[in-house]
Amino acid sequence: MKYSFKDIERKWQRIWEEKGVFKSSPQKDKKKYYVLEMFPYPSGRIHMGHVRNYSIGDVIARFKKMRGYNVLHPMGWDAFGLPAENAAIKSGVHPKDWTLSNIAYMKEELKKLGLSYDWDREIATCLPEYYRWNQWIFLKMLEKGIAYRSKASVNWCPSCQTVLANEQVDEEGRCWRCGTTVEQREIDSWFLKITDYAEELLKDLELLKGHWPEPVITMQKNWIGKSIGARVKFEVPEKGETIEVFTTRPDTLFGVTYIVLAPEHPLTLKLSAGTEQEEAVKDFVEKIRRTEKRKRTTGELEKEGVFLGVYAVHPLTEEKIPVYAANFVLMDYGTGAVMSVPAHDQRDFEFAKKYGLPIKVVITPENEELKAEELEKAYTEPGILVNSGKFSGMKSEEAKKAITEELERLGKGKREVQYRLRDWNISRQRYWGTPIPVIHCKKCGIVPVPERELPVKLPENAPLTGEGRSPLERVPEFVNVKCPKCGGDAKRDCDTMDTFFDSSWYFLRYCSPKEETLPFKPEEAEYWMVVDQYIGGIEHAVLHLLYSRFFTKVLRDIGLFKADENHPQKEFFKAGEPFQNLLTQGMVNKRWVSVKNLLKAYNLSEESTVSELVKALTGKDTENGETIGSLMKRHHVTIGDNAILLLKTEEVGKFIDNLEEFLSELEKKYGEVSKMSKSKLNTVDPDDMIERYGADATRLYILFAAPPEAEFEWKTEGIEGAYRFLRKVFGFVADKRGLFEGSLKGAPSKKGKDLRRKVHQTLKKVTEELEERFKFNTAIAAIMELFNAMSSFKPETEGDKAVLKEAIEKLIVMLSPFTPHVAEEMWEMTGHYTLLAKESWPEVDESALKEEEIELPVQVNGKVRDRITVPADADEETVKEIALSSEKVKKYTEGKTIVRFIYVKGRLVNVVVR
RNA sequence: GCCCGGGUGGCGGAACUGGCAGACGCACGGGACUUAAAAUCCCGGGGCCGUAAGGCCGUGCGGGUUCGAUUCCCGCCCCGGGCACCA
Repeated sequence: MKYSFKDIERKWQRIWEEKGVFKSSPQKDKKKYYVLEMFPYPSGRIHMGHVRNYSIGDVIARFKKMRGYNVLHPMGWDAFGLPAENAAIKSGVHPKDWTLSNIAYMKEELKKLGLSYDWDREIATCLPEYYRWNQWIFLKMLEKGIAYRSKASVNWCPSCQTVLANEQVDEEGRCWRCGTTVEQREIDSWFLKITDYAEELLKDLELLKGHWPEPVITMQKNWIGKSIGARVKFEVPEKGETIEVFTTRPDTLFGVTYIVLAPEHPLTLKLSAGTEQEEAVKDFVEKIRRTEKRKRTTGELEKEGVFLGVYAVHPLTEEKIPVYAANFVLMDYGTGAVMSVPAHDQRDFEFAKKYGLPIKVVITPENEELKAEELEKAYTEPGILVNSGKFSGMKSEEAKKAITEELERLGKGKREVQYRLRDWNISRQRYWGTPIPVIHCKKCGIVPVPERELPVKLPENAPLTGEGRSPLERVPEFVNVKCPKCGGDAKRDCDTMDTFFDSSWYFLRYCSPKEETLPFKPEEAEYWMVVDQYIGGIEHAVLHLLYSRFFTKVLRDIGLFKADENHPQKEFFKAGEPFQNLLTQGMVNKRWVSVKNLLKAYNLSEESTVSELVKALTGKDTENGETIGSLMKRHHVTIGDNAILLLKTEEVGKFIDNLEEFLSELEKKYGEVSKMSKSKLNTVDPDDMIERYGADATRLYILFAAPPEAEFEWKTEGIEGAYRFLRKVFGFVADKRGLFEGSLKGAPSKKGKDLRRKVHQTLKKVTEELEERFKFNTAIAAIMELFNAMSSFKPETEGDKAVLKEAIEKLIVMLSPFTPHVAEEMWEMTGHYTLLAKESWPEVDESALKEEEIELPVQVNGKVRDRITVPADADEETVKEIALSSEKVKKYTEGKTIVRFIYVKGRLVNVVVR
């Protein structure tokens, strides 16, 4: 019988849909299970990362359903965002049309994968039915003081007169559209006070331990970055100003030899005004302003600073200390100013060496003396204080406290806790996002849009040109409104929200997607939440997951839901934690070659000619004097793009005979492995795979290739194996259909018993893998192993046939979460009238697992020398007797003394001789 | 520079708590079937030495702990990802 996957897959997708198998509703008497995969951005087509993510989720959802849970498994669209707007700028299509047609297309693709979603709960964040609740939540936050207005620094293109996202700024810090060097600019923005929740977000990570991957917890912890230290005041008497610094090492206070301010610090220009350094400082600040943020913060830039021409006074010694400004001090961390202790901080040390500033040792290791002039690097360990007045002789830890107390007593400082975490800027100068529901009135200031007027709808006719501050500003009927308070002329806020806002609570909306009076129905959220299993890419380890945790806590505090004392996830509920368990799936990578690497490999540059390139690649002669750089420019190829783009151009491609083969050779030689992404053109289209091998085989392969959390490199050959396996199983089951016709009686033979043991061992393993470890690759391997045993099994008795029949039945059930369509088909083929998707997962028969005899390796001094067969329940004495009587073992023990005999029950034997 | 991962056959990976290294699959080689090819089925396989039995070596490199180390400890090398120089 032929494995016609197309017919099979279409058939069962239709039946599941017709029978509403995956519809969900709260059932108070049933245990619930909420499994959720991160919703996709509707970029146009699904990619392998999606297939992997959603296959993992589907296996879990189907398995839990078979385990008797009331499963919620929804899907939707993270539908606002920059690409829609970019598409509009490039080709004039409206973001709404672009997005909605992408959604329609991708939904079909997802359906073809046979995923068990309850599509009745589908949401799209770009629809007013959804985003009105963003606005509603924003207004609540405004009321509670969580949303506030402040200045933010943004990438500004002076030529397009527009704000750029980080990804719209290229590696050299230039605008993606016009190539102008990007500047930093301060604009008014809306912020959310996530820092108010810093302590709670940090503390509740404890609750997530054991449920979330450890690296994610670590990353969030580092991101929040709590540190305890002191705020210290340094006065600048000649200017009548005070510089406040934050330090984690108050114990090194006596070693301060200079102070450094961030260039943006308000005192930087103020202090230098009127000194001989005034001009130099102005130039420096201007230069930094023109430097891209990313460069400044990833250590790519050399440490650079300028003297401000003034001195501060040390709070305890009253020494005069020079004040500098430098590029490595950030305005938005701490106070924007640092006290520098070059002897005990490596960065300060380097800066002091560069600018010839004094170095003063104030901490020494025990029993050792450090000399400033001999130091080659900073001594950053704790130690004993020296040269520190009355604090000399104290240990670092003790001194931190004592010095802080002294400062407090003198009114020159105080103990302080700082977080690295900064408030969340949600204003975006974009069109395709949620309008921020406030009105700016000259008389009344900032006035919230009244709740009954929500949603503030996006106007459809905003001009999208990529220029100008915000597209909404150019729609007069949107901008000009009457102030809700005084009725006078006023203007709407023309920014839209960061799309992370949309995705920070969508999992709550799924609980009651059609609710019209609130973001969600409290009683439904109280039934379905907390998400039992969340699955998504590791790249969201910090931002999305942290913001969602923050939102759930805020919504709890607003009173939108409360914990039921009987809820099984009560603890998580009370803490306002949205996701109990998290699985971070690894990326799907593929090998590719960048233009940069290609040119390097052939010793060419952008100035080389096209004929030189062709010559290098193929040995053929042509006459084309155009430079590679100019060719690239004409074809919109950049140095970081995939070399395919360059090789496929008409000027080059026609000289390469077998382009496909040529490219794969090139990848082998010069390729690098990285995440599949559109910009690198190293993608494999899931549609092609489904078309050629079917959804079942595609799912099976992607789950089999590697454990879910590991990255893996996509190899197209691998899927053939998965396809072959399914075809074999299908053929085998079709062949053995007869077994299901009558009843079979009698006892199985020894071989029959062995097979039955294998069946239940496999069932046990697969159940455990699906229940706890999520190691789908080994679960699938175990199923394949079982199938290998089944296909070589020759029944000798009727009892044996009964065993084989049971084996087939269990095999089909075990396959069903992974390859649901072919499993349903085989289930039907073997005479079942139920839907497998609604069947229960079978129980392991423990009695079938018992083995009478086991094989043990026998080691002599740790090396395997023989294998022995012993009764499964044999005690150590019996095992020892059998082991030592083995001829092969004797060979190695003869004439030697047995000093130790180790028997690890059921595992191995080790004889130690001397 | 800092943080987080990772390094096991030709390849993807397995080995769960310190206990048989290489399960399962891919690719490959040999054979069967076929006029032939494809498909399918059977067999083989870490390296070195050996006709074989068997022996030695082997989980990035160098040490250590242990009866026993892919797993634990110390030092180093390489690859991938992230980053906000965090005072």
